[in-house]
Amino acid sequence: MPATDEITSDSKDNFASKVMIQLKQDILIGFFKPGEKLLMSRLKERYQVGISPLREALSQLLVEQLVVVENQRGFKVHPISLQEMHDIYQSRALIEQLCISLAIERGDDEWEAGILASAHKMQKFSDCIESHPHEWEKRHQDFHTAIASGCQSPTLLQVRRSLYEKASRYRNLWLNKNMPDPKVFATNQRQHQDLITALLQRDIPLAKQLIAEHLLSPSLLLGKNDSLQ
Amino acid sequence: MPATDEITSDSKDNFASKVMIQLKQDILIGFFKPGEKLLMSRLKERYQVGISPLREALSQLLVEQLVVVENQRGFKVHPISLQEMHDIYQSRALIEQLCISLAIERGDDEWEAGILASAHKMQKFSDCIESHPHEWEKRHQDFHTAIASGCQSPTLLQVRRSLYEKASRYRNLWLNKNMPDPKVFATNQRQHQDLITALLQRDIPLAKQLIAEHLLSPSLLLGKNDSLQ
DNA sequence: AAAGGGCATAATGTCGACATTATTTGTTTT
DNA sequence: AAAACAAATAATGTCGACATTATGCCCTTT
Repeated sequence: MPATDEITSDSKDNFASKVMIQLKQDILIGFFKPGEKLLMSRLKERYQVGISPLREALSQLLVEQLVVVENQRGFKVHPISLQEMHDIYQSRALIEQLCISLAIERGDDEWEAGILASAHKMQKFSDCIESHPHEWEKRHQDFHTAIASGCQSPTLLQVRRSLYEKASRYRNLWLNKNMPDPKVFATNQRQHQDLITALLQRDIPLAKQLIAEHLLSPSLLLGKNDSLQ
Repeated sequence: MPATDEITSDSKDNFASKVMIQLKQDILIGFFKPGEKLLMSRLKERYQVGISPLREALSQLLVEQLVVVENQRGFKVHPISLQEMHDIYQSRALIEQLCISLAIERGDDEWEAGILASAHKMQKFSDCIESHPHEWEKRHQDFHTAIASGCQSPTLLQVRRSLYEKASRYRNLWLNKNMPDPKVFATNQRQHQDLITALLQRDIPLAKQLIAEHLLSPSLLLGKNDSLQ
């Protein structure tokens, strides 16, 4: 019975799966720029695999709308637009409101405990944001995932994950210069604390309002926030 | 300048795209049963293509969770379960409520006109349900899509489409014997009319209640409908 | 000199073949 | 006779190569 390597859990998967994860990351962090043509020769060299796994990985990212395909002209990185960013952020806020509402209705003691545990791990890491931004990003994500997971709906959680990934692309490309700002960081910490309070009090309207403000604040570079009760 | 074949619009796409559509249909209608192993040799023979386009198509359906892949053991049709059916139907109802709420807030005259037009085309086809069930299904779908499209959110509409497809699988597999029932059909027609009235009156709470009842009625074979305000 | 057409280059899309891995069948041993 | 091991069969995953199609360059023509 093999004991180790349960962390990565992909040492036995096929090439397409591994390449898909790497390629997705490269697109999300902006190594491949929006609209950029994805040459097969370049991808082959970068990921050290043949054409077949590459095309399978690209086919998967096609469904996730991270790449686009033109008739007989190969693959390109999905272009970005202010319009799409607003739509994604708005939709993400609505889905997150949905998950949180359901979580408040369905969440049990374990759900509450998970929120407090992940919040603690996030807050203990507050001082290391600038030194390890990637790890802090993970703990922040884990905190919000702990909240949303209380909805107990795999379908909604998968939609939520997909929207998170697309939004993170815009965050990395356009608005990742506001994280080291201590002003907005203090605001974020306060938002987290208020959210936890609202959750434990099972105050659905307040929690919905708080999560919407929290998620949409980075995208308020340009206005246009309407209709989220 | 080529004039024709804009109807299918896929006569020039690559094989993987065409095979994906056909294979998706075959899974949704139940030609390939849930959990069934998808032999490459059989797929090659059925769709008359090589392995490469097949694997690309399967990779796409993997993301849409219509097939699953086991380590080095090939592809299988995604299994079904009562639990997943409830989750999909519940999530679909919530997403549809979201789209309709936004549509009522954002919809203009053209939105209203589109609803009435598609409703008319659906009702004129009421007598032909048993003779052309497929065409009636399309008009029914067009009617609801006309309503939801008023939300003007490509992201939400895509989520909605994905959930519709998954739900249609369960409808085809488990509960497609209640359509010719005249009793439930009359109820459906009444539900449509009430929904249109609520939409034109911009009554969001009523519209949300009506659409939830309409979408969840087929899945009420077993209870468990909670929390849709 | 600019525009259009034709040729050369390059990239994509697809297939067949090979190596690896799982499954089944048959044999042997207890 | 049942279980376990081994060989044979079959299916998957990957790569290289070929045909098709797009792109860029150069030459010709007005």
